[in-house]
Formats: sequence, C-alpha cells, structure tokens
Amino acid sequence: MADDKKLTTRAEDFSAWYNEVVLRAELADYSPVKGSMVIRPNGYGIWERMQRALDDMFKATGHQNAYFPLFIPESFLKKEAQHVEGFAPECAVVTHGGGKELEEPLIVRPTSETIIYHMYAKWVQSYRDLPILMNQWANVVRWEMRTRLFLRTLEFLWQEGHTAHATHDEAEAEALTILKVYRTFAEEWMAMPVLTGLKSDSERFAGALRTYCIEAMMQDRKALQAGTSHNLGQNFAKAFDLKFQTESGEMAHAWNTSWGVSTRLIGGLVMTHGDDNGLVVPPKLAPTEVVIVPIWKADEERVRMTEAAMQLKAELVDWTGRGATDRLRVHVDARQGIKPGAKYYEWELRGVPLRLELGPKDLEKQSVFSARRDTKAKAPIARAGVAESVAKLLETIQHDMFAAAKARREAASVRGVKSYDEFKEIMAGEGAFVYAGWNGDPASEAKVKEETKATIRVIPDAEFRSPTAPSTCLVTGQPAKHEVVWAKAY
RNA sequence: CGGGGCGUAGCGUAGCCCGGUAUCGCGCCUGCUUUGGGAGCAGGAGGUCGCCGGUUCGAAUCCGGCCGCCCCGACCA
Repeated sequence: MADDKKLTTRAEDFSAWYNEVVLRAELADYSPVKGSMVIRPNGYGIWERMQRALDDMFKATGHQNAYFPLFIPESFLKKEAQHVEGFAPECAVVTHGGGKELEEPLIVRPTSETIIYHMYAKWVQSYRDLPILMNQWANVVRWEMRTRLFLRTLEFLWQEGHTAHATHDEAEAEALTILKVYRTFAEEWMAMPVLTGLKSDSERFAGALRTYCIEAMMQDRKALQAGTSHNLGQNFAKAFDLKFQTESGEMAHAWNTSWGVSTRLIGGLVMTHGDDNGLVVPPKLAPTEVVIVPIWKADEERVRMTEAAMQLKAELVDWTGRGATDRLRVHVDARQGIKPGAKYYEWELRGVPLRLELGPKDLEKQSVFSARRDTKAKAPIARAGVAESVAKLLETIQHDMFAAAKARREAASVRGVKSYDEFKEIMAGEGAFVYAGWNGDPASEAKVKEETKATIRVIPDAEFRSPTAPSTCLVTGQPAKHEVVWAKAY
C-alpha cells in the first residue's frame, strides 16, 4: 500500500523514475497517437513561464514575433541539399486534401527555414531592408522512431528564430547573442548549468555553417542538448535566392541564422532538479511558488485557519516588493477530508518550491512554518514582514538549486583521462562529461560512438576549457586540435 | 523493421498450465469519526477479460489469425 504511493527511485531505474514523475505530477500524458503527448496544465504552466521569459529576452534583443504556416511545399525542402538529407527521413507528408490527391505533396514543417527564407527573399531588396530579426512560437513535427515524453515526441512546441543579415560577421554576432540569451535563461531561470560552445561537424544542423549549443548534464550523467543557435552562412540564401543590393550597388546573398529551444527543456528541468519525491521546480519558473496548507482539528478551527490562510495569501500577493507585475504566486490548499501530510506529499510531487504550514500554534506565535522543496529544510518565519522573507527565501532556493546542479555536474566531470581504455571504462560504467583532446577527424569521433555510444557533445568555449589544454587526441594519440566534451546523450 | 515482454474496472494485478461467468490492492462515491508527514470504519458504484474466428453444453483460460502497447537496437530538438 505504501509502495503504491512511492516513486521508483532514480537509483533503481532513472528512466522509470522520469516517466513516473512526468505522469504523476501531471505534466503530460500519452495521447492515443503513438509517440505524441498531451501537455497538461501543470506542464503547460511551466512552458508558459519559459515562453514569457524567453520572449522578453528576444524582444529586448530586437526581435519580433511572426507566424509562418504549418504546411510547406515538398519542393522547398529539396532546395538545400544537406537540409533535405537531414530532414527528409523524419518528415510527415500530406498527400491528400479535400478528398483529392494533391498535385504537390505538402510536408508538415520539421523546422521552417525553407518557407521563411522563401518569404524573406520576397521582402528583401536592399541592404536597407536588413537585418530581419524574427521569431515564431510554433509546433513542429518530426517522425521519430523512439519517443520519450518531452524529450522526443512526434510533435513538439518550440520557438524558432530566423534572421537575415548583410554580412557574415553580423550573422555570427547574432548567433552568439542568442547563445548568450539561452545560457542566461538556462542558468538564471531554469537554474540549470550549461556548457556553451560549438558542435562538431557530425552534430551540426543540416544546412548550417556552424552550430552553437547549450549542453546540460542530467542526473544520470547523460547530456541533453538544450538549445541550438546556427550560423547558416549563405546556404539558404543561395537556395532561396535571398539577395539584396549593397550600398555600393552590387547584388549579394544575405547571411542567415536560426535558433531554437523546445518543450524538451521541461524534460531537462525534471532530470536536472527532480528527486525521489518527485519534481522540483525553480521558483522563477514555478506556476505556483508557494502553497499554504492550513492545519486544523475541529470544524470551528477549520473555518478560522482557512480564513487565516486566505489572509496570509492576500498579504503575500499584495506585496509589490518584487515589482507590481511580478507578484508572488500563491495557492491555498484548504481541501477537507485530506490530511495535511497527504497534501505535503502531493505538492512535493508537483515540485512547488516552498510550502507554508499555518496552524493554531503558528497563529499564536505569530509565525508560519516553512518547508523548502529543494533541501527539505524547515523553519518558522515571523509573520511580520512575511512577504519579504518569503521572497528572499525563494531567491535563495533559486540560487541554491543552480549551485547544487552545478556541483553535481562538476562532480561527474572528468579531466585528464590517461588512455582510451580508461575512457571506455568510464562510459561503460556510470558515465561522465569527459574533457579530452580530439584530432578533429570525424572518423575518430565515429569510432568512439560505435564503441562506447558516447559522442562529442560540444567543443567548449574558452571559459569551460581545462586550465591546461590536452595535447593529444584521446582516440588516436595524434596531436589534439580541440579540447572536446564527450558524453552519452539523450 | 530485427530481438525480448505484455494486453483482465481509472491504475496496478490474481486467475490461464488443469475450461464452469472474474480476485485483491490503490483510486472513486456516500455516511460517521479524523486532520502538525501519505487517516479509520461501514456501505456502494465500476469489467464487451485487446479484436475476429474456431473447438466445446460452456472460453479470460484451449487453437488459429489480427491489432495495440512497452523495453532493447537503427534515426533524433
């Protein structure tokens, strides 16, 4: 009976734990179509907060939202050679409409580069029309063979930014600006540490010059690609005839970037912070930051305590110390017939960052009793100035969650591996982020993937590299061209 | 599509070998007592046993076919 209520632990079976958390915290549920899922209010609420934070950052960096259609003529996809090769196998194709076979099949967008650059070509004549800085929030479809809730589904929600510039350097700067935005979002909102850097050729986006990424480590030591930002060069501009007249009167192809993050981030959130009691949501992304549980015995007391809880909520919500538009998000759980303990477990499963208990004793002592979700620490908080105390505590939780996640990642990172055999042992065991030299040859990368399932997750930016650069390639012993991070990935 | 497993109430299951109209737990509903870490008692609702066919007086159970799902591999935000 008690076992029924407990989750599978992370140590027992990480995948089973993940699925149980997602289903039981009611983030999502399987839909009748294999490989696709319903995002339920608890999950969508987190996505809405992610959207708002990211959208604000996109706007602040000069981007505007637009919406391009779901259906793309099949011929468009074929215009950029690497792009077709990369995406054709996973495209859903519509062949019939209105009861008739279509003259040209339509593909359901797996990503929107083709339709967007086709339209940009129509809108751009002069250098004066550049840059174009657009983003769209949309669903996309990729016919994956193996699916997992949030991490890989046939259909998912994301944002895709698409920009056009007059020069390579401007496009490059844009790709890096967005990389920075993603990093800031991951660290400050998700409390999820990430490595930033460049993808190796084999992991590069189909049709891009360079792919930058943020890469996170999950608690099972596997890597999760959490966001990508591509410098597309002139590949799509050439394929879609996206040209403009320069200041000096010549015709030139534009330079493009594209970048995206998806609902996969919710999966990353679960696997970064979750524990054996369920989900743990960082305050800034939590639809509910604080849950108040009134405690009572007799019915008379119930009325009194519920009222006190509502007053406490009002006091918290009315507080404007965080700004008039960023009020504390508070819920009172006054349900009858459920014991307080049962409520605690339920809200812990759902990951609410802070619980406040309010009973007759607290009322008497003019305090409330708090319990942190992340550390399980419990302490009374004085009723006077409670809103400010709560807000401060939430900030502390946000910071502590980031620090804890970063410490976990570093503890599971290995530098200075002596031999390829040692590397194989690590990957056959618990796994890790292994920093090592690489000769830059796709063949050595392929060999490692074949033998250990690990891949190059990122060629890290300077700040993430080891103090002393590895001089030789892990696989071949040849001189190293880059330091790279190896790991098994989602 | 290759290898492995499974379809019985909302969820998890027993029954199947050895045919006789379905067991238990959780959840749900009603009432009373409870309520500072997963409440107790009493009563109650809920099932075309994945689908189609066959054998049989009789099929969840035996036989044949089909469908679906999960796990492992090839593809991937």
